[in-house]
Amino acid sequence: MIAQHLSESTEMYLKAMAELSDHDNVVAIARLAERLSVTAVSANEMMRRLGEQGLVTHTPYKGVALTVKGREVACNVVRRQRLWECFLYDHLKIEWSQLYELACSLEHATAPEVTEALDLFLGHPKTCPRGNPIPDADGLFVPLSGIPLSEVEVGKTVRVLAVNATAKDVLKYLFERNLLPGHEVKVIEAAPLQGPLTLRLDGKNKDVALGLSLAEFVVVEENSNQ
Amino acid sequence: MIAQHLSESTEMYLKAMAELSDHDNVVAIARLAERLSVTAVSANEMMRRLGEQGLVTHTPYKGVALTVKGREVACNVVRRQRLWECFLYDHLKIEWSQLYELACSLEHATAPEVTEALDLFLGHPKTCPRGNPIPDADGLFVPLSGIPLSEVEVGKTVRVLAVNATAKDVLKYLFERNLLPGHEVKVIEAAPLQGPLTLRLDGKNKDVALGLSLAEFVVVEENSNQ
DNA sequence: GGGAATAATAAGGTCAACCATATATAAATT
DNA sequence: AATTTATATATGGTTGACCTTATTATTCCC
Repeated sequence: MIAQHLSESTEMYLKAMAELSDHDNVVAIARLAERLSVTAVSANEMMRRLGEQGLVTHTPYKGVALTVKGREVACNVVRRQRLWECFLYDHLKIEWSQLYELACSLEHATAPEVTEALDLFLGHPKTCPRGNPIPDADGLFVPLSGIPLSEVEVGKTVRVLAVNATAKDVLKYLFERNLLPGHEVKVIEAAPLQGPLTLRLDGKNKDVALGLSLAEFVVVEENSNQ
Repeated sequence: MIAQHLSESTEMYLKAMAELSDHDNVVAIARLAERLSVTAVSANEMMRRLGEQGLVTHTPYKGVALTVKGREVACNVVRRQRLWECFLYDHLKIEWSQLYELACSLEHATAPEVTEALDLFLGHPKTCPRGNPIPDADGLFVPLSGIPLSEVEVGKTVRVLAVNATAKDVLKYLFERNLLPGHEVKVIEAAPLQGPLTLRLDGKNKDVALGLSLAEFVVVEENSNQ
Protein backbone atom coordinates (compact mmCIF):
# COMPACT_ATOMS: atom_id res chain seq x y z
CA MET A 1 0.00 0.00 0.00
CA ILE A 2 1.53 3.28 -1.15
CA ALA A 3 1.28 5.99 1.44
CA GLN A 4 0.30 9.07 -0.58
CA HIS A 5 0.58 12.32 1.26
CA LEU A 6 -2.42 13.13 3.38
CA SER A 7 -3.21 16.72 4.27
CA GLU A 8 -2.36 18.17 7.64
CA SER A 9 -6.05 18.50 8.27
CA THR A 10 -6.67 14.84 7.55
CA GLU A 11 -3.86 13.83 9.89
CA MET A 12 -5.23 16.03 12.64
CA TYR A 13 -8.69 14.50 12.36
CA LEU A 14 -7.32 10.97 12.44
CA LYS A 15 -5.05 11.72 15.39
CA ALA A 16 -7.88 13.31 17.31
CA MET A 17 -10.00 10.24 16.67
CA ALA A 18 -7.27 7.96 17.99
CA GLU A 19 -6.86 10.13 21.08
CA LEU A 20 -10.58 10.40 21.81
CA SER A 21 -11.73 6.89 21.08
CA ASP A 22 -12.14 4.59 24.05
CA HIS A 23 -13.53 1.05 24.42
CA ASP A 24 -15.62 0.66 21.27
CA ASN A 25 -13.45 2.95 19.14
CA VAL A 26 -16.42 5.14 18.31
CA VAL A 27 -16.22 8.91 18.60
CA ALA A 28 -19.11 11.35 18.44
CA ILE A 29 -18.54 13.86 15.67
CA ALA A 30 -19.44 16.63 18.10
CA ARG A 31 -16.53 15.60 20.34
CA LEU A 32 -14.20 15.67 17.37
CA ALA A 33 -15.43 19.08 16.28
CA GLU A 34 -14.92 20.38 19.79
CA ARG A 35 -11.38 19.02 20.06
CA LEU A 36 -10.39 20.44 16.70
CA SER A 37 -12.17 23.76 17.24
CA VAL A 38 -14.29 23.53 14.13
CA THR A 39 -18.05 23.54 13.71
CA ALA A 40 -20.01 20.29 13.70
CA VAL A 41 -20.90 20.92 10.06
CA SER A 42 -17.24 21.14 9.08
CA ALA A 43 -16.43 17.97 10.98
CA ASN A 44 -19.32 16.21 9.28
CA GLU A 45 -18.11 17.27 5.85
CA MET A 46 -14.62 16.08 6.69
CA MET A 47 -15.92 12.73 7.88
CA ARG A 48 -17.70 12.27 4.54
CA ARG A 49 -14.42 12.95 2.73
CA LEU A 50 -12.44 10.62 4.99
CA GLY A 51 -15.15 8.02 4.58
CA GLU A 52 -14.77 8.19 0.80
CA GLN A 53 -11.05 7.63 1.26
CA GLY A 54 -11.72 4.57 3.38
CA LEU A 55 -10.12 6.02 6.49
CA VAL A 56 -13.20 6.15 8.71
CA THR A 57 -16.67 4.65 8.90
CA HIS A 58 -19.63 6.77 9.85
CA THR A 59 -22.70 5.31 11.46
CA PRO A 60 -25.21 8.18 11.43
CA TYR A 61 -26.37 9.23 14.88
CA LYS A 62 -23.82 6.87 16.43
CA GLY A 63 -20.45 8.32 15.59
CA VAL A 64 -17.36 7.66 13.53
CA ALA A 65 -14.67 5.03 13.88
CA LEU A 66 -11.26 4.54 12.34
CA THR A 67 -10.92 1.80 9.75
CA VAL A 68 -7.86 -0.43 9.85
CA LYS A 69 -6.23 1.84 7.30
CA GLY A 70 -7.29 4.93 9.24
CA ARG A 71 -5.93 3.56 12.49
CA GLU A 72 -2.65 2.78 10.79
CA VAL A 73 -2.29 6.37 9.67
CA ALA A 74 -3.40 7.70 13.05
CA CYS A 75 -0.84 5.58 14.91
CA ASN A 76 1.83 6.81 12.61
CA VAL A 77 0.88 10.43 13.26
CA VAL A 78 0.90 9.79 17.00
CA ARG A 79 4.29 8.12 16.64
CA ARG A 80 5.76 11.15 14.92
CA GLN A 81 4.17 13.50 17.44
CA ARG A 82 5.56 11.69 20.45
CA LEU A 83 9.01 11.12 19.01
CA TRP A 84 9.29 14.84 18.38
CA GLU A 85 8.12 15.50 21.93
CA CYS A 86 11.01 13.36 23.15
CA PHE A 87 13.49 15.19 21.02
CA LEU A 88 12.23 18.64 21.94
CA TYR A 89 12.25 17.81 25.63
CA ASP A 90 15.37 15.70 26.04
CA HIS A 91 17.66 17.40 23.57
CA LEU A 92 16.33 20.87 22.90
CA LYS A 93 15.18 21.43 26.51
CA ILE A 94 11.88 22.90 25.41
CA GLU A 95 9.42 23.71 28.16
CA TRP A 96 7.19 20.75 29.04
CA SER A 97 3.91 22.57 28.50
CA GLN A 98 4.87 23.58 24.97
CA LEU A 99 5.87 20.13 23.78
CA TYR A 100 2.52 19.03 22.43
CA GLU A 101 1.92 22.14 20.40
CA LEU A 102 5.42 22.40 18.94
CA ALA A 103 5.70 18.71 18.16
CA CYS A 104 2.32 18.87 16.49
CA SER A 105 3.52 21.29 13.83
CA LEU A 106 6.56 19.18 13.13
CA GLU A 107 4.71 15.88 12.88
CA HIS A 108 2.95 16.79 9.66
CA ALA A 109 6.21 17.74 7.99
CA THR A 110 8.05 14.56 8.82
CA ALA A 111 8.91 12.05 6.11
CA PRO A 112 9.09 8.33 6.97
CA GLU A 113 12.88 8.22 6.72
CA VAL A 114 13.12 11.09 9.19
CA THR A 115 10.71 9.41 11.59
CA GLU A 116 12.73 6.20 11.63
CA ALA A 117 16.07 7.97 11.88
CA LEU A 118 14.73 10.04 14.74
CA ASP A 119 13.49 6.93 16.53
CA LEU A 120 16.94 5.42 16.22
CA PHE A 121 18.64 8.63 17.34
CA LEU A 122 16.44 8.75 20.43
CA GLY A 123 17.13 5.10 21.24
CA HIS A 124 13.63 3.78 20.50
CA PRO A 125 11.88 5.48 23.40
CA LYS A 126 8.78 3.74 24.76
CA THR A 127 6.96 6.78 26.12
CA CYS A 128 6.85 10.49 25.50
CA PRO A 129 7.52 13.12 28.18
CA ARG A 130 3.79 13.28 28.83
CA GLY A 131 3.92 9.59 29.70
CA ASN A 132 2.01 8.27 26.70
CA PRO A 133 3.26 5.22 24.81
CA ILE A 134 4.95 5.66 21.45
CA PRO A 135 3.67 3.29 18.76
CA ASP A 136 6.44 1.38 17.00
CA ALA A 137 7.01 1.44 13.24
CA ASP A 138 4.17 -1.07 12.82
CA GLY A 139 1.77 1.00 14.90
CA LEU A 140 1.93 -1.33 17.88
CA PHE A 141 2.10 -0.08 21.45
CA VAL A 142 1.16 -1.12 24.96
CA PRO A 143 -1.90 0.90 25.91
CA LEU A 144 -1.83 2.67 29.25
CA SER A 145 -3.50 0.57 31.93
CA GLY A 146 -4.48 3.36 34.25
CA ILE A 147 -7.48 5.31 35.41
CA PRO A 148 -8.16 9.03 35.55
CA LEU A 149 -7.12 10.69 38.78
CA SER A 150 -10.72 11.90 39.04
CA GLU A 151 -11.83 8.33 39.74
CA VAL A 152 -9.38 7.51 42.51
CA GLU A 153 -10.92 6.87 45.94
CA VAL A 154 -10.22 9.33 48.71
CA GLY A 155 -7.33 8.23 50.88
CA LYS A 156 -5.47 6.30 48.21
CA THR A 157 -1.99 7.08 47.00
CA VAL A 158 -1.21 6.53 43.33
CA ARG A 159 1.54 7.25 40.85
CA VAL A 160 0.99 9.42 37.78
CA LEU A 161 1.41 7.49 34.55
CA ALA A 162 0.56 10.09 31.95
CA VAL A 163 -1.05 13.41 31.20
CA ASN A 164 -3.54 13.34 28.37
CA ALA A 165 -4.15 17.02 27.96
CA THR A 166 -3.10 18.83 24.82
CA ALA A 167 -4.02 22.46 25.46
CA LYS A 168 -1.02 24.54 26.44
CA ASP A 169 -2.70 26.34 29.33
CA VAL A 170 -3.90 23.06 30.84
CA LEU A 171 -0.44 21.54 30.49
CA LYS A 172 1.13 24.61 32.06
CA TYR A 173 -1.29 24.45 34.98
CA LEU A 174 -0.57 20.80 35.65
CA PHE A 175 3.17 21.31 35.21
CA GLU A 176 3.22 24.12 37.75
CA ARG A 177 1.56 21.81 40.28
CA ASN A 178 3.96 18.96 39.53
CA LEU A 179 1.25 16.64 38.25
CA LEU A 180 3.72 14.91 35.99
CA PRO A 181 4.46 11.27 35.12
CA GLY A 182 6.31 9.52 37.94
CA HIS A 183 5.05 11.66 40.76
CA GLU A 184 3.05 10.27 43.67
CA VAL A 185 -0.33 11.69 44.49
CA LYS A 186 -2.48 11.06 47.54
CA VAL A 187 -6.14 12.02 47.29
CA ILE A 188 -6.85 13.77 50.57
CA GLU A 189 -10.37 14.90 49.89
CA ALA A 190 -13.01 15.11 47.18
CA ALA A 191 -15.36 18.05 47.53
CA PRO A 192 -19.06 17.31 46.90
CA LEU A 193 -21.00 18.47 43.83
CA GLN A 194 -18.18 17.86 41.36
CA GLY A 195 -15.96 20.00 43.54
CA PRO A 196 -12.17 19.95 43.38
CA LEU A 197 -9.91 17.24 44.72
CA THR A 198 -7.41 18.00 47.41
CA LEU A 199 -4.12 16.30 46.63
CA ARG A 200 -0.85 15.70 48.41
CA LEU A 201 2.10 15.39 46.07
CA ASP A 202 5.16 13.24 46.77
CA GLY A 203 4.39 13.19 50.48
CA LYS A 204 5.02 16.92 50.77
CA ASN A 205 3.22 19.10 53.23
CA LYS A 206 1.63 21.61 50.94
CA ASP A 207 -1.64 20.36 49.43
CA VAL A 208 -2.98 21.12 45.99
CA ALA A 209 -6.58 21.68 44.88
CA LEU A 210 -7.46 20.35 41.45
CA GLY A 211 -10.76 20.67 39.55
CA LEU A 212 -12.37 17.40 38.58
CA SER A 213 -12.28 18.04 34.85
CA LEU A 214 -8.57 18.75 35.09
CA ALA A 215 -8.09 15.58 37.12
CA GLU A 216 -9.61 13.63 34.22
CA PHE A 217 -6.53 14.45 32.15
CA VAL A 218 -4.21 12.85 34.68
CA VAL A 219 -3.88 9.08 34.22
CA VAL A 220 -2.67 7.18 37.29
CA GLU A 221 -1.88 3.54 38.00
CA GLU A 222 -4.85 1.56 39.17
CA ASN A 223 -3.39 -0.50 42.02
CA SER A 224 -2.59 1.79 44.89
CA ASN A 225 -0.54 1.26 48.03
CA GLN A 226 -2.27 1.59 51.42
CA MET B 1 7.42 43.90 14.93
CA ILE B 2 5.18 40.92 15.60
CA ALA B 3 5.90 37.99 13.30
CA GLN B 4 2.48 36.68 12.37
CA HIS B 5 2.46 33.32 10.73
CA LEU B 6 3.14 33.41 7.01
CA SER B 7 1.94 30.61 4.79
CA GLU B 8 4.27 27.89 3.60
CA SER B 9 3.76 29.19 0.11
CA THR B 10 4.82 32.68 1.11
CA GLU B 11 7.93 31.34 2.82
CA MET B 12 8.85 29.30 -0.23
CA TYR B 13 8.55 32.30 -2.53
CA LEU B 14 10.67 34.46 -0.24
CA LYS B 15 13.30 31.78 0.19
CA ALA B 16 13.49 31.20 -3.56
CA MET B 17 13.97 34.92 -4.07
CA ALA B 18 16.82 34.98 -1.57
CA GLU B 19 18.45 32.00 -3.25
CA LEU B 20 18.07 33.31 -6.78
CA SER B 21 18.91 36.98 -6.30
CA ASP B 22 22.42 38.02 -7.17
CA HIS B 23 24.12 41.42 -7.33
CA ASP B 24 21.19 43.81 -7.63
CA ASN B 25 18.79 41.62 -5.63
CA VAL B 26 16.33 41.57 -8.51
CA VAL B 27 14.78 38.33 -9.72
CA ALA B 28 12.78 37.84 -12.90
CA ILE B 29 9.36 36.48 -12.06
CA ALA B 30 9.81 33.86 -14.76
CA ARG B 31 12.88 32.51 -12.91
CA LEU B 32 10.91 32.33 -9.70
CA ALA B 33 8.03 30.54 -11.38
CA GLU B 34 10.46 28.07 -12.87
CA ARG B 35 12.18 27.36 -9.55
CA LEU B 36 8.89 26.86 -7.76
CA SER B 37 7.29 24.87 -10.58
CA VAL B 38 4.31 27.14 -10.96
CA THR B 39 3.08 29.10 -13.96
CA ALA B 40 4.22 32.66 -14.54
CA VAL B 41 0.64 33.80 -13.95
CA SER B 42 0.58 32.21 -10.50
CA ALA B 43 3.92 33.72 -9.60
CA ASN B 44 2.69 37.12 -10.74
CA GLU B 45 -0.43 36.84 -8.61
CA MET B 46 1.64 35.84 -5.64
CA MET B 47 4.01 38.76 -6.16
CA ARG B 48 1.04 41.12 -6.10
CA ARG B 49 -0.07 39.61 -2.77
CA LEU B 50 3.42 39.75 -1.28
CA GLY B 51 3.72 43.31 -2.55
CA GLU B 52 0.55 44.27 -0.68
CA GLN B 53 2.08 42.76 2.45
CA GLY B 54 5.21 44.83 2.00
CA LEU B 55 7.47 41.83 1.54
CA VAL B 56 8.56 42.46 -2.05
CA THR B 57 8.65 45.27 -4.55
CA HIS B 58 7.74 44.68 -8.17
CA THR B 59 9.08 46.81 -10.95
CA PRO B 60 7.07 45.73 -14.01
CA TYR B 61 9.15 44.27 -16.79
CA LYS B 62 12.21 44.39 -14.54
CA GLY B 63 11.57 41.90 -11.80
CA VAL B 64 10.90 41.62 -8.09
CA ALA B 65 13.12 42.33 -5.10
CA LEU B 66 12.83 41.60 -1.42
CA THR B 67 12.08 44.53 0.86
CA VAL B 68 13.96 44.81 4.15
CA LYS B 69 11.09 43.04 5.86
CA GLY B 70 10.94 40.40 3.13
CA ARG B 71 14.65 39.75 3.36
CA GLU B 72 14.38 39.37 7.10
CA VAL B 73 11.76 36.67 6.70
CA ALA B 74 13.69 35.00 3.90
CA CYS B 75 16.88 34.84 5.97
CA ASN B 76 14.95 33.32 8.80
CA VAL B 77 13.52 30.66 6.52
CA VAL B 78 16.98 29.91 5.17
CA ARG B 79 18.27 29.72 8.74
CA ARG B 80 15.68 27.14 9.70
CA GLN B 81 16.28 25.16 6.52
CA ARG B 82 20.03 24.94 7.04
CA LEU B 83 19.88 24.22 10.74
CA TRP B 84 17.59 21.29 10.00
CA GLU B 85 20.01 20.13 7.31
CA CYS B 86 22.74 20.05 9.92
CA PHE B 87 20.61 18.08 12.33
CA LEU B 88 19.41 15.61 9.72
CA TYR B 89 22.91 15.01 8.46
CA ASP B 90 25.02 15.07 11.62
CA HIS B 91 22.62 13.41 14.02
CA LEU B 92 20.07 11.47 12.03
CA LYS B 93 22.57 10.36 9.35
CA ILE B 94 20.17 11.18 6.55
CA GLU B 95 21.53 10.79 3.02
CA TRP B 96 23.19 13.97 1.77
CA SER B 97 21.12 14.27 -1.37
CA GLN B 98 17.87 14.18 0.58
CA LEU B 99 18.78 16.86 3.07
CA TYR B 100 17.42 19.83 1.19
CA GLU B 101 14.04 18.30 0.50
CA LEU B 102 13.50 16.87 3.97
CA ALA B 103 14.71 19.98 5.77
CA CYS B 104 12.45 22.05 3.56
CA SER B 105 9.31 20.41 4.88
CA LEU B 106 10.44 20.87 8.46
CA GLU B 107 11.43 24.51 8.09
CA HIS B 108 7.84 25.71 7.69
CA ALA B 109 6.73 23.92 10.83
CA THR B 110 9.41 25.32 13.07
CA ALA B 111 8.54 27.83 15.77
CA PRO B 112 11.12 30.46 16.80
CA GLU B 113 11.83 28.79 20.15
CA VAL B 114 12.57 25.52 18.36
CA THR B 115 14.84 27.26 15.88
CA GLU B 116 16.90 28.84 18.62
CA ALA B 117 17.01 25.71 20.77
CA LEU B 118 18.11 23.73 17.72
CA ASP B 119 20.84 26.24 16.97
CA LEU B 120 22.10 25.90 20.52
CA PHE B 121 21.88 22.11 20.41
CA LEU B 122 23.92 22.04 17.21
CA GLY B 123 26.55 24.37 18.66
CA HIS B 124 25.76 27.38 16.45
CA PRO B 125 26.98 25.90 13.18
CA LYS B 126 28.26 28.35 10.59
CA THR B 127 27.50 26.33 7.46
CA CYS B 128 25.12 23.59 6.39
CA PRO B 129 26.28 20.25 4.94
CA ARG B 130 25.89 21.74 1.48
CA GLY B 131 28.46 24.35 2.42
CA ASN B 132 26.14 27.34 2.54
CA PRO B 133 26.32 29.83 5.40
CA ILE B 134 23.66 29.78 8.10
CA PRO B 135 22.27 33.22 8.93
CA ASP B 136 22.34 34.01 12.65
CA ALA B 137 19.27 34.93 14.68
CA ASP B 138 19.48 38.47 13.31
CA GLY B 139 19.69 37.28 9.73
CA LEU B 140 23.37 38.10 9.37
CA PHE B 141 25.79 35.81 7.59
CA VAL B 142 29.05 35.93 5.67
CA PRO B 143 28.16 35.46 2.01
CA LEU B 144 30.14 32.88 0.08
CA SER B 145 33.01 34.47 -1.75
CA GLY B 146 33.37 31.94 -4.50
CA ILE B 147 32.73 31.45 -8.18
CA PRO B 148 30.87 28.72 -10.06
CA LEU B 149 33.02 25.79 -11.10
CA SER B 150 31.81 26.47 -14.64
CA GLU B 151 33.88 29.65 -14.68
CA VAL B 152 37.18 28.22 -13.53
CA GLU B 153 40.03 28.32 -16.05
CA VAL B 154 41.31 25.08 -17.46
CA GLY B 155 44.31 23.83 -15.55
CA LYS B 156 43.46 25.38 -12.23
CA THR B 157 42.88 23.45 -9.03
CA VAL B 158 40.24 24.75 -6.65
CA ARG B 159 38.44 23.66 -3.52
CA VAL B 160 34.67 23.19 -3.42
CA LEU B 161 32.98 25.63 -1.04
CA ALA B 162 29.33 24.82 -1.51
CA VAL B 163 26.72 23.18 -3.65
CA ASN B 164 23.82 25.40 -4.55
CA ALA B 165 21.53 22.84 -6.12
CA THR B 166 18.24 21.94 -4.51
CA ALA B 167 16.80 19.23 -6.76
CA LYS B 168 17.29 15.76 -5.32
CA ASP B 169 18.46 14.16 -8.55
CA VAL B 170 21.05 16.88 -9.12
CA LEU B 171 22.30 16.55 -5.55
CA LYS B 172 22.48 12.79 -5.91
CA TYR B 173 24.45 13.11 -9.13
CA LEU B 174 26.97 15.48 -7.59
CA PHE B 175 27.22 13.41 -4.43
CA GLU B 176 28.01 10.26 -6.38
CA ARG B 177 30.86 12.09 -8.07
CA ASN B 178 32.18 13.48 -4.79
CA LEU B 179 31.61 17.08 -5.78
CA LEU B 180 31.12 18.04 -2.16
CA PRO B 181 32.31 20.91 0.04
CA GLY B 182 35.96 20.48 1.00
CA HIS B 183 37.04 18.42 -1.97
CA GLU B 184 39.70 19.53 -4.43
CA VAL B 185 38.91 19.76 -8.12
CA LYS B 186 41.29 20.30 -11.02
CA VAL B 187 39.74 21.40 -14.30
CA ILE B 188 41.47 19.23 -16.87
CA GLU B 189 39.56 20.24 -19.95
CA ALA B 190 36.56 22.27 -21.09
CA ALA B 191 34.88 20.92 -24.19
CA PRO B 192 33.86 23.53 -26.79
CA LEU B 193 30.27 24.55 -27.53
CA GLN B 194 29.13 24.48 -23.90
CA GLY B 195 30.44 20.97 -23.65
CA PRO B 196 31.20 19.23 -20.38
CA LEU B 197 34.18 19.86 -18.15
CA THR B 198 36.65 17.13 -17.42
CA LEU B 199 37.60 17.18 -13.76
CA ARG B 200 40.14 15.46 -11.55
CA LEU B 201 39.00 15.06 -7.94
CA ASP B 202 41.35 15.10 -4.96
CA GLY B 203 44.32 14.24 -7.17
CA LYS B 204 42.87 10.84 -7.98
CA ASN B 205 43.48 9.11 -11.26
CA LYS B 206 39.95 8.65 -12.47
CA ASP B 207 38.54 11.73 -14.20
CA VAL B 208 34.97 12.93 -14.13
CA ALA B 209 32.93 14.60 -16.85
CA LEU B 210 30.50 17.25 -15.72
CA GLY B 211 27.99 19.22 -17.81
CA LEU B 212 28.38 22.99 -17.66
CA SER B 213 24.94 23.67 -16.21
CA LEU B 214 25.67 21.21 -13.43
CA ALA B 215 29.03 22.87 -12.83
CA GLU B 216 27.18 26.14 -12.23
CA PHE B 217 25.76 24.69 -9.05
CA VAL B 218 29.20 24.01 -7.62
CA VAL B 219 30.71 27.02 -5.89
CA VAL B 220 34.50 26.97 -5.54
CA GLU B 221 37.04 29.27 -3.94
CA GLU B 222 38.30 31.95 -6.26
CA ASN B 223 42.03 31.95 -5.55
CA SER B 224 43.50 28.74 -6.86
CA ASN B 225 46.88 27.15 -6.31
CA GLN B 226 49.06 26.52 -9.39
C1' DG C 1 -45.95 8.58 22.74
C1' DG C 2 -44.35 13.15 22.42
C1' DG C 3 -41.20 16.75 22.91
C1' DA C 4 -36.41 18.23 23.74
C1' DA C 5 -31.97 17.64 22.63
C1' DT C 6 -28.75 16.03 19.48
C1' DA C 7 -27.16 14.85 14.85
C1' DA C 8 -27.20 15.14 9.91
C1' DT C 9 -27.84 17.37 5.59
C1' DA C 10 -28.75 21.05 2.29
C1' DA C 11 -27.58 25.47 0.27
C1' DG C 12 -24.65 29.04 -0.38
C1' DG C 13 -20.35 31.77 0.85
C1' DT C 14 -15.18 32.79 1.76
C1' DC C 15 -10.27 32.39 1.10
C1' DA C 16 -5.61 31.02 -0.53
C1' DA C 17 -3.25 29.13 -4.05
C1' DC C 18 -3.28 27.16 -7.92
C1' DC C 19 -4.68 26.52 -13.18
C1' DA C 20 -5.66 27.91 -18.49
C1' DT C 21 -6.56 31.07 -22.13
C1' DA C 22 -6.51 35.50 -24.06
C1' DT C 23 -5.07 40.10 -24.55
C1' DA C 24 -2.20 44.08 -23.73
C1' DT C 25 2.20 46.20 -23.10
C1' DA C 26 7.10 46.81 -22.85
C1' DA C 27 11.78 45.30 -24.33
C1' DA C 28 14.95 43.51 -27.35
C1' DT C 29 16.47 42.45 -31.90
C1' DT C 30 16.85 42.85 -36.59
C1' DA D 1 10.73 51.42 -37.39
C1' DA D 2 8.91 46.93 -37.29
C1' DT D 3 8.77 42.59 -35.56
C1' DT D 4 9.63 39.14 -32.23
C1' DT D 5 9.88 37.85 -27.60
C1' DA D 6 9.13 38.49 -22.82
C1' DT D 7 6.23 40.12 -19.40
C1' DA D 8 1.89 41.59 -17.35
C1' DT D 9 -2.91 41.57 -16.64
C1' DA D 10 -7.80 40.30 -17.19
C1' DT D 11 -11.17 36.72 -16.85
C1' DG D 12 -12.93 32.69 -15.29
C1' DG D 13 -12.32 28.01 -13.20
C1' DT D 14 -10.84 24.42 -9.53
C1' DT D 15 -9.90 22.44 -4.95
C1' DG D 16 -9.71 21.86 0.11
C1' DA D 17 -11.11 23.33 4.25
C1' DC D 18 -13.45 26.18 6.49
C1' DC D 19 -17.91 29.15 7.63
C1' DT D 20 -23.32 30.42 8.54
C1' DT D 21 -28.07 29.58 8.41
C1' DA D 22 -31.79 26.75 7.69
C1' DT D 23 -34.22 22.24 7.62
C1' DT D 24 -34.80 17.39 8.46
C1' DA D 25 -34.01 13.14 10.93
C1' DT D 26 -33.15 10.44 15.05
C1' DT D 27 -32.50 9.37 19.77
C1' DC D 28 -33.38 10.01 24.50
C1' DC D 29 -36.02 10.76 28.39
C1' DC D 30 -40.12 11.99 30.98
